[in-house]
Amino acid sequence: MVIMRYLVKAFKALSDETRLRILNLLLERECCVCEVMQALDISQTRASRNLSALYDAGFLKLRKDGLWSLYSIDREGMEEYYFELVDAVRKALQGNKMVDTDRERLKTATRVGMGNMGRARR
Amino acid sequence: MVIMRYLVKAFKALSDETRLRILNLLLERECCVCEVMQALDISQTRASRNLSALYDAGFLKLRKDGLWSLYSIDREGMEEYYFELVDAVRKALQGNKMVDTDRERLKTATRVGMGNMGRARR
DNA sequence: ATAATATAAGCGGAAATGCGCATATAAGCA
DNA sequence: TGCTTATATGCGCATTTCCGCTTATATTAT
Repeated sequence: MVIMRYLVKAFKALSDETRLRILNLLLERECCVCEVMQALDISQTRASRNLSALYDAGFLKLRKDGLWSLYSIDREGMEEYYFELVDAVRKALQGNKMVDTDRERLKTATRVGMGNMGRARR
Repeated sequence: MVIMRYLVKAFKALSDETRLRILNLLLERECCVCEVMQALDISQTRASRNLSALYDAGFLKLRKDGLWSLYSIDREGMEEYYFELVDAVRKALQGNKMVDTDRERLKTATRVGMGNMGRARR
């Protein structure tokens, strides 16, 4: 049995194209924020925020490694019914053009940053 | 394979407490709008709008009978992965206090209207 | 120490959502 | 015909969501 609030939160987390694309990437493997931004070709803010949203909803786990935040699907910690949702997403999106492109770009993504955004003050 | 837009729309439809409660009712049986408003104790506008949203997203079918609009889960017409989503909702919510109450109130709901809202002009 | 880098978070604005109020529409009944 | 009832919808407003811009934080290297 699940608190209604959490169920709604889970669906809200999945009701966004960016986050579904991110979930698709993480079905492939663990990713850091900068890999996600490269693979989806989106801004750092957008990648970080949407990863956080999936994390807050309980889909992801986070592992820190030096400067990197490594996100992955929290297969152990997830509620049981989350599996079914993630699996429904996986099935629904397989063969989808956009997410295939995302996976392709993930292969060539690097862990070194993209240069000069978020530059320090002073 | 599913168009991303439709998948997002499906999740958006499920990311609302009212609509999850409605879906739970319809897992029990076909309902008209006035039964939904009685069972959930919500306004006519709210019941109608949220039923429409679930219908637009492809979860429900609609049958007209006289004055009544009878909504039910479109088990035949639904995309395959919709089943998994609906079933995940069913499993997640079983035992939930609120939706049990909704089902109880549905038993005593009547098809005659609630009186005097939506009164005609003049 | 300073500098560079990866990520997170505050702020603000544009867009989307949820819903009440009123009204429109449509079906059945007197 | 007009009246009642069940449902749908236009409008407006409050709230939420999304995201870019900027800045803060944390870690590593020099």
